[in-house]
Parts: sequence; C-alpha cells; structure tokens
Amino acid sequence: MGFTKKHIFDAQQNQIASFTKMLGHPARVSIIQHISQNKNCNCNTLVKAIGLAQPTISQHLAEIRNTGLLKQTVKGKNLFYSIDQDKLNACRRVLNDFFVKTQINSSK
Amino acid sequence: MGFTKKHIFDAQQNQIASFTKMLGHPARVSIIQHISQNKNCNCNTLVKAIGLAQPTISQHLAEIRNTGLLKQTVKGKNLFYSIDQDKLNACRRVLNDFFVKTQINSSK
DNA sequence: TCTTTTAATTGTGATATTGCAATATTACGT
DNA sequence: ACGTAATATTGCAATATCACAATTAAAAGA
Repeated sequence: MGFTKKHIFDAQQNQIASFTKMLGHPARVSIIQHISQNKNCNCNTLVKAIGLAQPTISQHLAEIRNTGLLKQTVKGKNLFYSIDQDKLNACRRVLNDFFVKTQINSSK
Repeated sequence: MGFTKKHIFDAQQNQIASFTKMLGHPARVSIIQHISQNKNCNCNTLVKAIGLAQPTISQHLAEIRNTGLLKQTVKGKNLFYSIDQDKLNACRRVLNDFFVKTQINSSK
C-alpha cells in the first residue's frame, strides 16, 4: 500500500500524528529552534546555520508552514520567519492532553 | 538521497525527532491510547479495536517498542503491553523543554 | 502428538520522504 | 533594462514507510 489509513482514526489522533510527524525530523526541530531564537531569520540564515542545501531547507520550511506554525514578514528582498505562538500553544495543549490521559489512566 | 542526515544535528534534536516521528502516525497514537486505557491489552485486542491487519499492528508495536515506551508481560499465550511511565515522562520533559524554549525566546 | 491461539517475521507492492542540482521566480539595486 | 540576491519549484535518485498475505515460532490445551 504505502499510504496511511487516516479515515479509521479520529480527528484528535490525526491531529496529534500530523503535528508530531512534522516535528519528526531533526532539521525541522532545528529550524523551529533557530527561528524562535533569532529575530530576522530567513531561509539563507538557516541554510548557513544548519548545513543542508537551500532547496532542502526550503522544502522543510514548507512542511512546517503547512501545519500553520510559521508567520512571514517581507522586508526588501528578505522573507523573515517567526513562530505563530497561538498555533504552537494549541499544539502544545493537544499534546499535553495526550500525555495526561496516557498517564492518569495507566495507574488504574 | 532518501535518508536523514542525523549527524549534523545534536543529540537533543535527534531525540525530539525520534520520539515525535514515532508518534507521527495515528495508528501508533491510537495504540498508545488503548494500552494506557486498558489493562491486559495484547496484539489481538488492538487488531480488533483499531481495524488494521495483525502484521501491521505488530509492526507499529515494534516501532513503539524500539523507543523504549512499552513494557511486556507474558501470561499464558498472551503478551500484554503497558506503558513505561518513566520513559513517557522523560519524553514529556524533553518535549516540554522544547516548547518552553520555543516560546520564551520568541518574545524578545 | 496434534490442534489452536497468539504474535513476530518475511516478502512484496504502493506510496512517501529526503536531499540536491537545475531552473524559475520575485524583488532590489544600479 | 540589467545584474544580483533570496527563495520557491521542478525533476530525479535513493531510501524509508505503510499495509497486508503468507509464513513461522512458541506456547497452551485436548
């Protein structure tokens, strides 16, 4: 087959999987960390800092962007990225809820 | 290429990516939820509850097991799974640390 | 011993992901 | 208009993932 059978799972399970799948690559973890720690972080900055080719970084950025975690600001030739804190908090809450439920019920 | 260049990232980034990658499939999210909510949960239970074929469930279980998140108890013919709470807590702390750092520094 | 149950393993086809070179696009500077 | 810088897109090869049928392995019960 090769594709995930998403339809047999509920919305919350797919949401958790979607966010963690996006985080499931060290380059994307690193990109998010860089953006959160540096103002005026653009694609070139990330290419130099991380050491992957420009198309590769651009592609990872697109995947992060697709989850809604990034905000963009155009300044001249540059496209600066920042983290959408509301979206990040929402993801954090969903994951936290998952952890809480996975812990409480297991103590029965 | 096709493979991840893990060596250019640090241990923490790879650890976050490794755990979230494991969580990045709704079947594995569902399996973990089932195990945490039911005592005496075995492979067959999960096959019936989730609706994927036995080898598929077994394979997902193996991926979760490889991150160290599962404990096993043999009772007769059955192999019951439970969540390793220490491991889960460790993953939770690492992820929480990631969230905190991603939020605090972005407010500068 | 033979059958049944439980679960892991193997093999395979389909699809997705990773990474990059080459190219295209867009906008700024001259 | 032209050159340059920044980034996205395209195309491609290598590898990984997903799902399952068939098989194997191990243990329980008759």
